[in-house]
Amino acid sequence: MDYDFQAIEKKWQQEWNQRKAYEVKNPTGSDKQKEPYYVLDMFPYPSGAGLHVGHPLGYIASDIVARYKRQQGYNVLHPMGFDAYGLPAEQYAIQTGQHPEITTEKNIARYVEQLSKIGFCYDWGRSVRTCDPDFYRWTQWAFCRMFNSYYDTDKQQARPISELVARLEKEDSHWATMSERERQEYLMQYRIAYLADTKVNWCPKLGTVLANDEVSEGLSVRGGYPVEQRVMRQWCLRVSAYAQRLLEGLDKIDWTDSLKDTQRNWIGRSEGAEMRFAIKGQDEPFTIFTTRADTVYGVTFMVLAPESEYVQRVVTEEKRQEVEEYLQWVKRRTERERIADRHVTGVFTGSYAINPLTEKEIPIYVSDYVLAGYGTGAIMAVPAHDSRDYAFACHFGLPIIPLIEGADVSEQSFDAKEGRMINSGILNGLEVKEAIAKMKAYITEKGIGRVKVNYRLRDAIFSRQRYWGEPFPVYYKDDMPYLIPEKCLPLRLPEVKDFKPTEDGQPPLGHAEKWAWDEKNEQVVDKKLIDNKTVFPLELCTMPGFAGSSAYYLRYMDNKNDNELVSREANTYWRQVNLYIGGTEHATGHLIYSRFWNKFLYDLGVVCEDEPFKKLINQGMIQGRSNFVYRYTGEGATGNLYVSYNLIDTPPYKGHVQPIHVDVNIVKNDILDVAAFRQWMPDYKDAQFVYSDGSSDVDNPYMGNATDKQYICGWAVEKMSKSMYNVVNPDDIVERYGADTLRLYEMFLGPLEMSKPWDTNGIDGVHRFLRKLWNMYETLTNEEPTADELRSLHKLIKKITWDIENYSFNTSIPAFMIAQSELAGLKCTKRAVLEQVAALLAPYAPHIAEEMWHRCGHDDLVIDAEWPKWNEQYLEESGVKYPVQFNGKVRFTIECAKDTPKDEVEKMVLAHADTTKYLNGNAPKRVIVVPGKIVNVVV
RNA sequence: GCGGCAUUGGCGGAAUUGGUAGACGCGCCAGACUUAGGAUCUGGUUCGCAAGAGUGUAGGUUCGAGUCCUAUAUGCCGCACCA
Repeated sequence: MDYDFQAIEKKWQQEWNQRKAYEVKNPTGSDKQKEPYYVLDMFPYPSGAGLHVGHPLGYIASDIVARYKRQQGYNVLHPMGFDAYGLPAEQYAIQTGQHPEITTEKNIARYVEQLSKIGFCYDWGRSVRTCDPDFYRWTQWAFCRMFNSYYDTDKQQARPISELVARLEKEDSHWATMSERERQEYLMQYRIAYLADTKVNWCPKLGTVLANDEVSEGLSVRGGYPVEQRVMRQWCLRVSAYAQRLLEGLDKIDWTDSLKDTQRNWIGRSEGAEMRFAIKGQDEPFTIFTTRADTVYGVTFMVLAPESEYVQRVVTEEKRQEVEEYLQWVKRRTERERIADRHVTGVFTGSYAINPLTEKEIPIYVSDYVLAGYGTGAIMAVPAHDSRDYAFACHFGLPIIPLIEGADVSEQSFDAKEGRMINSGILNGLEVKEAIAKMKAYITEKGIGRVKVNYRLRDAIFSRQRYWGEPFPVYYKDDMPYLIPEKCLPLRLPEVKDFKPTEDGQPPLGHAEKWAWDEKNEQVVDKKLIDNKTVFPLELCTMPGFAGSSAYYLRYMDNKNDNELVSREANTYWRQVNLYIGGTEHATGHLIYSRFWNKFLYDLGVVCEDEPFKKLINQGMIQGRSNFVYRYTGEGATGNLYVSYNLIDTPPYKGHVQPIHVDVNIVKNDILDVAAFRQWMPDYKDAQFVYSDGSSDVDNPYMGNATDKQYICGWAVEKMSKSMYNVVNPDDIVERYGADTLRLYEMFLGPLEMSKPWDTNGIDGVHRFLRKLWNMYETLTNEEPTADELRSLHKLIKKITWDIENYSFNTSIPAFMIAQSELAGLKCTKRAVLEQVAALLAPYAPHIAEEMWHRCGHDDLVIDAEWPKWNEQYLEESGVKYPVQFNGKVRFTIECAKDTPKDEVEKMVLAHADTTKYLNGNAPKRVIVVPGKIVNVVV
């Protein structure tokens, strides 16, 4: 019987559904507890374009692990959900008036359908979507808790704000005299979710602010629109309070070094010192941050960030206008201009600071190369040893004093962090490292400054001026925010008549009619009733995309719980995600925010693990592999003659062809389907070709119908996108080859973590393997397997087990192929062998494995089959000594004395019982003797 | 500029603790069966006529290096005026 993959896959998908094969239960009280294992994919944003062939890569890998762990007897949680709030649905809504909810619903349905076809073992009953009120209720809840918490720097954890209030009442005499509003303002400086005027990335085109990780090179990551800096009153999360813990937590988790480095880089811890510099003629000094305390003697000027509060304090009357003009100019510049044009700019403020060590007067400048958001927004400039300061000093003709022996600063600065100090008073003769330490001690002792650690990590801006997101459970009384009570959650997203911002520039929620809070009756009421006595306006912003994705993995543990985000019981059972698979693009966004969020919940005692994701794998991106046809543009060109790729560099075509993208779906193994091309677009209806052998339709109009003529396409690796006609839809592959072939082939493409182009060349080979394997299950016998058969089988078991344990899925497919060909060569029809092969194949190709498993006479499902165990004895009995190497290499190790001569060793090898058995009395091919160590024998 | 990753046949890639480099697949070549085949099966396929050479390049460690070390080139990714 032929391998009818369509029938098999349909049959088993239905069967799995009916038997509720993938339903996962939390153990209750008296249950015998199976060991839990939690495998998670980063949930997708359901875009209108549907899944392409790159999406399932990680999902297949996690599915393999999930199925494998299940066969090993674990209780496996392997859920899937949707990150359903987001910009594209909202922009689509603005353009078409279609409610984002409808678009999202439609897209999710499409995703579910596509995913189902691939045969993932998700428990859809545990699915979540971030736009579901039952879900975002817990996002709002967490926000409320953050609002009601502050970060206790002594205890290094979040504590209820009520503790801070209690302390203030007891210890701070000022507190009692404060008005309610003053108190709220004061507390706002401590809350973990707080409202503040901050400089934000404002994207006028999107009409919203963006977080730092949503901006790249001055453009929005989504859409690529210009972003400018603006000061706005925004909700923020005090992520920076967790900087040190986020950094330390990395040591406890099993992520790749490159990802950890990216996060370390993003957190950007730097140890340095804060120093106070007196201002000439003023009492109050100002503070700077430096990592190079050793270079104080070389400070020849100071620089303030344009946004720094110090600027107004130090600017002199004569210079005021010039400075103001500069500040205005800086403000007008977009982030993009600032990045593109890095010429030195700045102005002198007219004031002088006093170097605390040399007592010299040094001028204070304002320049936009100093950032307001880092350190204190002010620096001491050491032109000799900092390239930025050097450029500035050269531009303004300021003195440059070298501080390290042998440094030549006539052409450029000497940025190295080693050498012996000169021109540096008390530091002279010391190495840089010693000098830094000594200076830190000195300034601490003299009260000039203190040791200080700074982080690059900023607080996350949490407001978005958008419609399609979680509403804040916040209303405003006397212009101060108050939370609606937790028991009233979820605060549902209201209907609006327009998804654009209002005419007076309010966020889209400004259009909502019923969007006010009745404090007394604790309910949402019509906006018209606002009297600011009992009915108050609600917050108009919504939360950003990362809000809903920051704790979703917890909700899967207990997604039907109406009382809590996750019950204590469920959380202490599942604990944390054992294996998390997703793209590297979330390294500084989602993966920082959810670690922060999780740590906050940990402080609250809601979760029992302070890191959410134990092991993380970044699957590589699947790029597109575009195909090209080459239009002839040379002499006598008609515009519809296309030259085969192998001829484009030969006369008369050389230099006269224009590559044109062609739909990869009408190209197979780089050979164009000529008929399909002519039908593809009206323009190509009359296309003529020059084929690979040089023959042409022009000479013979019927040539194109001949079957031995081939038109070869060129190719290139590009981003998978519609405009390049290189998007491959998994549905098409499933239709043509089946889900099992798709699954195997995606794994076969290469290592999971590496980026690679999607290349359909070669998928036939994998499909052929499945067909060949399938044919072996035609008739089965109950005979005892032979030694050779067992050897093949046990080699396979060992290999596949090793592969999955080490996430090396790509090398499993060749192992299956080899086993198949070995067993076929032995004409193996033994049930005892083939049922084990089916069980091994089940994680990779579940449908065919299921069918094979049943042909072997089983009624249960293959996913519940026990994972086969290999037996060294079988491998030994068949004449192979452990360890067995994959390529048929065999190595022995025999201990021998240091100075044993080579031929002696050879004799010893031959005398060795196991060796003799394997060698059949022949001499080994190679004997390698390492004196005093081991002997390796290659046979 | 800083940090990370990669580089192996015509192509994707194997080589798990340093031990016969090129597994497996694609493509290609030859053969078989066919009226035919973009079907199936069998065999071959790193380069070189050969001796030999060979894992980006140049060194080093080692009995032995694709694998470890140093330098260097190229490509990809992340961060970037972070003091």
